[in-house]
Amino acid sequence: MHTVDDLSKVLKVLADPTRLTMLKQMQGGEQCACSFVDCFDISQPAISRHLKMMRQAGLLLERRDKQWIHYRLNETSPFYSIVIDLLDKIETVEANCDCETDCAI
Amino acid sequence: MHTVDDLSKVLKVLADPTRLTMLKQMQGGEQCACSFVDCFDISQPAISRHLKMMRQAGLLLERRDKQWIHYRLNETSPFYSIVIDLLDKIETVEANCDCETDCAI
DNA sequence: AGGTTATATAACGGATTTGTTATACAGAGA
DNA sequence: TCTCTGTATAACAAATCCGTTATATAACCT
Repeated sequence: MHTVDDLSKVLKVLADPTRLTMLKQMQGGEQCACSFVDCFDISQPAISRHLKMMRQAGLLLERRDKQWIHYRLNETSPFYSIVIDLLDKIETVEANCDCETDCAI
Repeated sequence: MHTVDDLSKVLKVLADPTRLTMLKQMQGGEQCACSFVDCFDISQPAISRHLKMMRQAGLLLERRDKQWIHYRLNETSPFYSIVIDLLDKIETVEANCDCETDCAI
């Protein structure tokens, strides 16, 4: 159970095609930030800010490995089930974006 | 199943506390536009535009009765179940907003 | 017809969003 | 230490959002 204000804030975070796609990819498992940079036709700082927004909303957790940062869905977020329900309604997007770095996936 | 773009457009419509509250009230049944005007602390034109946005997204249907227009959730929208699922996650908001007109509810 | 009420549209302003480029910071490795 | 790579932040611009006030439209009623 959530308040209208809390829910609308989370929906604002979800209401963007780039972020939704990132989340959908993370549903398949942890993703290196660099793979998003390869994947989307926007700048690295833009990617970074999308990730920050989702992190600040509590939707993501991060794990640092050397210089790479891996992001994954935060299963303990009070909104986790909402996120999953929405992602499950999205057609699978074939990711034509292989990470071109040594981040070891 | 929806595309990322379609879903993000609908989420953008849902990602507003005023609109979410309106939808929650309509979940309890048809609502006269005038009741929203009574209910919220924003101007009548602002209400009208929120309703238009939801109507254009296909989330609402309207019924004219004399000079009053009654809005209800569009159960045939491809996003109806998504809307309901989200509304069900919202704490009930006690509406301190009785319609002060003769719209006969 | 003229007035009243309900709703919609137009025009505008301030805040927010989302991208950009430039720059800073952090870790790896020669 | 110096350089390279990956990521974050700052500063800015264009577009969008969401409110306002003023005005138009539609239906009702005398």
